[in-house]
Amino acid sequence: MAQDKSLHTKDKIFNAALKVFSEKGFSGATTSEIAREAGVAEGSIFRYYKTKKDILRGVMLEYVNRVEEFADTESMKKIIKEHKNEPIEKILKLMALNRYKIFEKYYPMNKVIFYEIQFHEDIKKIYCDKIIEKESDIVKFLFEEIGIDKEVYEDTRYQVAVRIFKSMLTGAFFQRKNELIKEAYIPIEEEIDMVIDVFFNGINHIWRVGE
Amino acid sequence: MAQDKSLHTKDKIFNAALKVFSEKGFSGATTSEIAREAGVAEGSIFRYYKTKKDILRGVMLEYVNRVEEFADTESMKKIIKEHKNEPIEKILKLMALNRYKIFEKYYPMNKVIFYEIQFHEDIKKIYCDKIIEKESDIVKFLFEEIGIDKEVYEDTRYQVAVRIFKSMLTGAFFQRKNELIKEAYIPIEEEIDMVIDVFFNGINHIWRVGE
Amino acid sequence: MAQDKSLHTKDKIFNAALKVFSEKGFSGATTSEIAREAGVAEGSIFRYYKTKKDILRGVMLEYVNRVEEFADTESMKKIIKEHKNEPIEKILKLMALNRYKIFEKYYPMNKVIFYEIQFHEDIKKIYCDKIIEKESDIVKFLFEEIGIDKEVYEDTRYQVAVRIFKSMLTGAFFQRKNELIKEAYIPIEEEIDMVIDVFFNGINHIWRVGE
Amino acid sequence: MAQDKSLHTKDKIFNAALKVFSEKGFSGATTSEIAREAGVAEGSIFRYYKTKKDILRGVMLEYVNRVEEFADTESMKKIIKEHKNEPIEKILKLMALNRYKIFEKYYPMNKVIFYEIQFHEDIKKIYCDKIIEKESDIVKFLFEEIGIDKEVYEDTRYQVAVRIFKSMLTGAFFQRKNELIKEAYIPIEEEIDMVIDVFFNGINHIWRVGE
DNA sequence: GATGAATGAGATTTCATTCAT
DNA sequence: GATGAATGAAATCTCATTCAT
Repeated sequence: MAQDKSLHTKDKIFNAALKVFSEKGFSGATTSEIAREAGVAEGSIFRYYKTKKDILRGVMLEYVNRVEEFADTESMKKIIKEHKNEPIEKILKLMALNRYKIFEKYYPMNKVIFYEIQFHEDIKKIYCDKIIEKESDIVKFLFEEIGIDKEVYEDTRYQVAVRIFKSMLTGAFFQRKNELIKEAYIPIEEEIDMVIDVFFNGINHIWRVGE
Repeated sequence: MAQDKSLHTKDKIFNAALKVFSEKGFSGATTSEIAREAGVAEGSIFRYYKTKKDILRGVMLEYVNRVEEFADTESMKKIIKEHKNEPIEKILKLMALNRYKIFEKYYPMNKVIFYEIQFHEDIKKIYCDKIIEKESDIVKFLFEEIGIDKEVYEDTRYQVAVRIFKSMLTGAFFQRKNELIKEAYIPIEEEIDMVIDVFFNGINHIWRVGE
Repeated sequence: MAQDKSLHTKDKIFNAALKVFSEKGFSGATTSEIAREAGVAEGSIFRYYKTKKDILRGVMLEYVNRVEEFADTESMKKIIKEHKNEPIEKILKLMALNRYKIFEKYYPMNKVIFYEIQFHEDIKKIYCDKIIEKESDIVKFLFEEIGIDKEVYEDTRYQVAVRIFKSMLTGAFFQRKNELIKEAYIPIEEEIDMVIDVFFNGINHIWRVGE
Repeated sequence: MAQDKSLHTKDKIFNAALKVFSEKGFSGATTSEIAREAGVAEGSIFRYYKTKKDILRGVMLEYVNRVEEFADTESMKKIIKEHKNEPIEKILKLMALNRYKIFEKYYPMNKVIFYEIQFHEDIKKIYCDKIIEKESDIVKFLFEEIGIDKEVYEDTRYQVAVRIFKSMLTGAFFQRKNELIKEAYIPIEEEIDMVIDVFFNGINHIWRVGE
């Protein structure tokens, strides 16, 4: 029982489930452990969620809501406006750092979604429909803002670039939180600096090649 | 029952477990499904593996063996020697393609390990002890072969570069096999080309900066 | 299902387990039979006892409690006080009869403990630590009360005498309940009379020898 | 595998089963452990014994044979003849010691029979039919030889005396082998001396009373 | 709303027995 | 005769879900 007394029962259950799911995986989690963690009776879970699977769906829906809330372009636009005279790399780095903070804040949720998508078609569908598209939008917006001209590259290569960019950040973020990095630990700001430098210069180089 | 009659029972169980683990996750898999998939009696599983968890350990050990077999520097050296007069990017691409083929061949195993290390400390320990070190060695060897001078960069940045490189490839490989890429599908050779171009030029650029 | 509806589930399981253990032995008993006998679902057993072996430990603990409750010297002292002017044999017989009644009342428990200490080191340890000492105390108290002078005999012979006394009663009690006595059946009171006569006169005789 | 290579397979199995039964009880023993202990394949057990239960029956039958072989009156008569001029107690003690040696030699068998009689009606029947009667005969013979006059006592009391005598020795023997005696350990000869003294003098006293 | 005891279906595991070699 | 892999029925145990209080 590690829950704030003032929270509503459903929230206590949700938070506890998120914690247990992220530590044990969905199938490895038990409703009894979730109840214990939430500090509520096991039976109470089923007042708010029809089944255990339903809690996972709840997590997914919450994730979608959170993404809608925090992944919109507002904070990005703000960053861009505040730094419009600085180099593009600088802006990219600030944005990546912002993403990392959000990633970290919602890490258990990110981890659960990331893992369970593999095994639940319905969850995967929601993810693909709602999240991937949204993520694409934001990166697209980002690229546009920093002035990468659409005519310079064909659509496919652009999307591949987006994938590469996402891989690099996702990889850096997960490795850090996974405790898989045992050596060469550097502050996240420095790692982001380096990732963006590699990506930005690499991308710039290959796109300039065709000039 | 989807198993070759000529296989030994333990192999049938291993293959079936791998398939089911990769489709359902370790906790989501049942020994009864594994047995059905293997075409053996459920009891037979426990002749070869003391517990269900033991099968997972078996997968990990097999992975370690496979990595020792395929991840050694021989095939890499061969590639390098056969292409020594070609540009470095070309060599990197050939090697990455080779890695992808191996990744694809052992995809279920890769997937199972990749996900389950999150939840099993003992599995994670083996992974860290045996695999990460080995992977580091090979990438290190690779970097040395292509003549990146050790004095140019500090050790930490080098290791971060390795992490970036791994993230890029791992990300590209998993996204492809995960069926998360719905659009902008391009042949793996092209994707690798692009990833390596970005990485190689990006890295080259930032390391030349200090010159 | 042979259980009183008003009993708490744990007691129903305990009683049923005791019955089945005493009829089949611990290893020969199945949790499904215990559940059937208790009139509860098999799963309910594991709410109250982590494992089947735990039920046996529960029986042992209950035995220890019961012994603490009934094997104290109070009832013995009461018997002695109420009959202080009667011959010692008379007192011994009354006490032995009292022991038999308790033995009979808790026969299944006695039987289970008696047999299972052979096979379970942990159970045996509890038995040795808690019961044997207590039994020694009570017999010692008894001997002292009836005025057997400590100086007359050495400590070792005294303890052997205690063992002999216990063997005689235990043997008589178990043979009776085991249905191994097919002939020469006599009421327990008469058998106790004879056992005590043999023991008392025999002991008296050998201890007088040294006078 | 603790078996003499020269033994026939059936004997190896028998000996191993005896050992495992006596350590774990019949139900707690597994055929796989018996096979391992015997140094034979598990399947071989079922060439010689139709079922696991059949091994237990084999143990019982062997016990019966052994008792017929060793519990006959010949060795007793020999003892009596060789010591006919010594006191009766002396003869009784020699005989009890002889019984103890045999008890000890066949301890595992004794233990198995003693325990399993409780749980197997068929085994119990054989025991009652073959062993108890035989034991009665031998004690009867013994009593007659030492000149206890049949007319002195009624038949029932005589049989009860036999039961008492058996209890005393069985109790002493089992306590010793069970490792339940932690203190007041004395050599078996001394314990037998004391047991016989108590019994003999006790019995003598109560039977002389009626004179 | 909240509880937690009870359930029972199903998961893991054991093991006596069979049988092809 | 001997082997030991394979079996499958049954044992132990787990856990999501229900329901009376």
